[in-house]
Amino acid sequence: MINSNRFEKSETMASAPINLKKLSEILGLSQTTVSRALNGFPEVSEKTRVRVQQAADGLNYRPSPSAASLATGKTRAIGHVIPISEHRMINPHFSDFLAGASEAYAAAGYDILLRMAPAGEEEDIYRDFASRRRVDGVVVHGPKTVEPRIDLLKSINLPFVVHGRSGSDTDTYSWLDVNNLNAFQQGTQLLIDQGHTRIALVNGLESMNFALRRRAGFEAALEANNIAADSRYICSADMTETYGHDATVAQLALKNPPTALMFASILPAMGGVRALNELGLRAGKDVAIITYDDQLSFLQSPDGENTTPFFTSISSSIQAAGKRVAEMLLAQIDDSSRSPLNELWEAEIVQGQTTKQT
Amino acid sequence: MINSNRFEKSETMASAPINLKKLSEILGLSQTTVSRALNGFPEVSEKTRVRVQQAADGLNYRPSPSAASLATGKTRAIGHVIPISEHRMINPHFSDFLAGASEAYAAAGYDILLRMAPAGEEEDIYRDFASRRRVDGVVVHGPKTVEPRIDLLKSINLPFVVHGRSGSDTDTYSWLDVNNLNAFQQGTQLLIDQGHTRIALVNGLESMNFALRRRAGFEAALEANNIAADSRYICSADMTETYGHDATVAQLALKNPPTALMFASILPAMGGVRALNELGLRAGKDVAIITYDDQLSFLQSPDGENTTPFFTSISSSIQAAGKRVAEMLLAQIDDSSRSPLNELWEAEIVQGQTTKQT
DNA sequence: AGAACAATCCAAAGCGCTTTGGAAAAGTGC
DNA sequence: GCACTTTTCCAAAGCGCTTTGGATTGTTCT
Repeated sequence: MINSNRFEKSETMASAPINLKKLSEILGLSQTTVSRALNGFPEVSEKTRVRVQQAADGLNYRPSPSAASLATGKTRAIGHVIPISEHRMINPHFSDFLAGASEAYAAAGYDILLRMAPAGEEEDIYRDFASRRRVDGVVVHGPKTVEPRIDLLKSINLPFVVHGRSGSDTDTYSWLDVNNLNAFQQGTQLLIDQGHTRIALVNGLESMNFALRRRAGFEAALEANNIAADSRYICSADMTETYGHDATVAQLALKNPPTALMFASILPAMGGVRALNELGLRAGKDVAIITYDDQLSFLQSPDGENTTPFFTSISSSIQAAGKRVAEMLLAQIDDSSRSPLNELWEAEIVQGQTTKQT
Repeated sequence: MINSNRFEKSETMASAPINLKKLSEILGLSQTTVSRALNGFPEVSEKTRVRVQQAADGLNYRPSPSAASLATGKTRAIGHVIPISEHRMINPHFSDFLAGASEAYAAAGYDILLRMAPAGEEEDIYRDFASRRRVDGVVVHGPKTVEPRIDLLKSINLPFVVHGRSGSDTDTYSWLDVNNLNAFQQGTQLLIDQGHTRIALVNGLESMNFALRRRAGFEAALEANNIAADSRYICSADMTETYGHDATVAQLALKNPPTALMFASILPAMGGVRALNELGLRAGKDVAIITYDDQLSFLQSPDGENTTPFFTSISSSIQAAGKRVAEMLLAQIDDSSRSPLNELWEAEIVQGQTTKQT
């Protein structure tokens, strides 16, 4: 039978844009039935479902997202708006977060709609997303200590999940956060246990909620050990390598310089090590270092090795967080009546070479 | 008149999803006229154009992208598919590239549609983009030495611009590239001029086109100075910090270790410096270092300072490249008949502290 | 066998925009 | 004042999908 393979994919033929109508005509079925078959509705018999599916595959039929979106009101896209800090700095953590998230999205057939905007312009973008129905939901990055975005999103009824959290009514919306307070308390305690009393905190921007929580953990540990907090030992800024370097130089130039440094991210920590080396000091011997580690992929060992890592760190995978946040958001979009999901992850302390070996 | 401000934006009222039909009824005009007025067509008088625009603004009317897309076939979205390397490594350069690109997109009212995929799966995604008309164009990241994506995109007729280039028929498609060959030739020459003859190249993955060009420039400089190339001095891998560290350790363990190192990216260069410090060597004194620098925002000095930078580098802004690539792509989408655009940017040599001061 | 019911399938009405092919109104020249 | 061009506006037909409200056929029960 000469037509037996007429449905087979043809690489050579410029794939004529086949649509539902044509497909249903070819099959001798109505558009309704074909649509339902393809979307797995129960009111179509298994026999025809298979037949339809095969024809669709063979003819390389791909439903138009615009048309589907117009008909359903769903876009199958998630908005991520990435803040650009004042110094045109774009936080490298996002790429890893997005890599994790995109895994979950891909599995569910969703796309990422990305916008980058100076911090503060995010609200307009959310409004735009909502009123034009451009996305089905958004994830909120880098919540500030006061965070108008959360109330806004609630009021415009756009599903969202916060990476981090902010405000007091944290049970009224979905979020996933690392237990930053606990992480930095434990990290600080570890340094104290090793005999340090003058400990510096090279923190992130303290307009960020996570930075404030880290500082609180840091100070809680000091207080628990009756060490007076000294504000000269605390600094905060965008987490660049250069900042870590300069902060370290400044710290070690103090009269009573700290003997241990805690970094909010591995990038400034690397800058710190560079500064130490310039000063002829060795990390882990002359000065102890602990850093928070988001397990950025481009700073990892290429093969998950046995060698002890360089930095002693408080560690949690930002890729894993991205994946989970995405899953939470999709779940919420699927069932908008579900109650908010909250997850607080504990970071893990990893022994490295920048603190005393135990 | 009590209704004088009935068009004013009302923050409190849950913005009823107003559409073209309602808007035109309110105005007493046809949908045609309103649509044309809003889109700046000439066949509507200035007077009514203004009237329509004001009403639209006041009522906060936002046209539905799905509907517009269905009607026009244009999506006002650009696809970026970011490759994830074998080791789940996601290249941090992309976030800066995208930041630059998003500037151009925002100005033109375009969005970024982001997908992340294991290298090699990109083609399926492009095919999907094309057949479902999900985006109006794509930018091709990280072209390989043999790059099937370019031919594919040509054949499925999806507008694209390559960041980098590949193949021999480079005038048949649009691309923007840095003159990698020239950059590395000059960088190598600078080291040679400073008396180095044993120079190592810590290159990126040589399946990447740019890495091959850099190696060619490196070897050309050696040859021009009658220095025999020594393959032991060349290594290549994903450009992580750890790789730079380990490669440096390995290089300096050779019988005749190199006296100068060239790095393909600032991340491995940082790893290299860390390794030197461990070995008790000082970058710029005991061992010279030159690195290619994409001017990643999170590695820059927070304020464009006067201080001499740490690394001597061959430098070109990847953010600027992102912006320009986006502009080129938009221009091509606007006028699909225009001939391909090619831009070859020269990198700039920046004196830092890791080579002899001149 | 006829009624009652479930299993399949379909025609047609949207979703909210753009755009074609005119029609009505307004301006022009004689 | 009339024919003619130009300006300004409109009705209606899509774009390609989903979904409502039946219609048709096949099964089962009495």
